[in-house]
Amino acid sequence: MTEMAGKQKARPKRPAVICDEIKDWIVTQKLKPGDPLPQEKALVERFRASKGTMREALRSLEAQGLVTTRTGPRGGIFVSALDENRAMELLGNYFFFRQPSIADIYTVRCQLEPELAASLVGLMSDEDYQRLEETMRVYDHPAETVGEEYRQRMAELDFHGVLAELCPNPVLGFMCGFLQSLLRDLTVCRRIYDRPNPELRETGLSYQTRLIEAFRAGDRESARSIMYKHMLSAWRYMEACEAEMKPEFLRLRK
Amino acid sequence: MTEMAGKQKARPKRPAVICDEIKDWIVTQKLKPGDPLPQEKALVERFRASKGTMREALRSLEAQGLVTTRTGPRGGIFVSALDENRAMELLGNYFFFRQPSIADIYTVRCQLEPELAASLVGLMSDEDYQRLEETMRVYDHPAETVGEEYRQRMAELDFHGVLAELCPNPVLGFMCGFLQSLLRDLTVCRRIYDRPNPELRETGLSYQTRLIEAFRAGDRESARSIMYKHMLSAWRYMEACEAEMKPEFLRLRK
DNA sequence: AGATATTTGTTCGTATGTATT
DNA sequence: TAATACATACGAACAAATATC
Repeated sequence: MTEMAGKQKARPKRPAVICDEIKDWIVTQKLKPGDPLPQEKALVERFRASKGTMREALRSLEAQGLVTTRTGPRGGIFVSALDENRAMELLGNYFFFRQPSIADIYTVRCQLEPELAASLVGLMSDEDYQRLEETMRVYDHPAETVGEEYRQRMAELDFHGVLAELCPNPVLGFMCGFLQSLLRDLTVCRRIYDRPNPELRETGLSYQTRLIEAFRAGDRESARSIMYKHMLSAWRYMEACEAEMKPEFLRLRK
Repeated sequence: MTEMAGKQKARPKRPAVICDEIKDWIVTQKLKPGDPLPQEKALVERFRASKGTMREALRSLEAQGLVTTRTGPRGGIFVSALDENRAMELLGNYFFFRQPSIADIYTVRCQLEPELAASLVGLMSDEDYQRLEETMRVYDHPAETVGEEYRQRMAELDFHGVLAELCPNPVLGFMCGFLQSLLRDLTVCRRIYDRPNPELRETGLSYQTRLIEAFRAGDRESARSIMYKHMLSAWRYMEACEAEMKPEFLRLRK
């Protein structure tokens, strides 16, 4: 922006500039999560800014998940690794005003979830299987109330969430996890998830059972193909629900 | 956290709380990008916070790309849509301490780029073709200097960047664009991109030429398959370079 | 072009909250 | 419990930017 090195006037530094300088400092000093930054007072001196300006800069960094602060003795400002949930929240803001369609999301899921399944073959521990089976127990029976219906849908997503968490590829794992968070948040989906979806539940359960068998058998190509069909089937079902609901929705508004 | 509804003391509100309340405000009022928020002074009154605290909250929102501010008459605070570059920067922070490998990135690219190519068939205008061809001119000849070498690699990524930008699926487009930004930033890749890569350039160019032909022919399956092979080939080449460089790197350190 | 009004941006002194010892 | 060390919050004064007349 307005860089112009070699100023005499020492124009007040803006928080955004300080923010970038601290980022650079973290990079060049190779600081790692948990490492302390100089204290607020010291930073104020180092960057020749006032306390208020410095605090605004630190808040920016905090919002981005790059630092955390603690009060009290041995407190201060610490480098921090942006955690997965926060990263998904931040990225979620990008799609807030760009509401993707069910097709947009499932197009990508159809590509990524099969690869996710394949990446897990041979890596699953007994404990991992237990987690999956526990999640599946939430929806191994028809729901009796609307609330349970919704909780079942969330648990179905959790199943994929567990897989994403176990994925050895951080990029793939993050993206799969993020697609789930998109599905959770989309209002279209929320409306769909609130209604009885007996077919979705039964077919989903069957795919997931077969997927676990493929994992246990160490059959990578099966795992991939089962997951692909699972995604295709869920996609079709979600779009059918959406089409069914649209007229209802229009009726309400007329 | 420390929620405890129904306080008497009116404990000073923390910026994070104010930040969330403003977010809720934007959602419930259905504000859209460009819509004004109350002015700083009004917000200070509404939230019973001091100016400094309010500014910290606003900085947080600004860092997340949710608001922008302008000084002067008719200035103020405005709702804003998180733009794509900023979203990639924010997400990039997540991978800063989790450096994915070339394999991690290309595993995902192999799934998404072919789908990206397929999604564009039938949607490309003459102007779009021109943009692609212009980009390709940067590397349609051997590089003569190290700097040109690097610029060629960047232009090759730009080619995919143009495709991502044109993608009608915002999720797919964003993810493909982000994978490129990861490749640009990874230090491993930077080292690879700095050296002469005659083979990468020639085969890449040939794939991209054929891809454009497939676009022009409206042949979706060809486009998908060419892109897949393009990705596989680039992946193999990048990993070969990495393997070649590692010993060098080790030599330097001994 | 210049003056002015409006709005955000920056500073500093002081007081408070909080966690460690 | 008290002392200490750190971040957090407040408010008033001042500076900079910019739209409008």
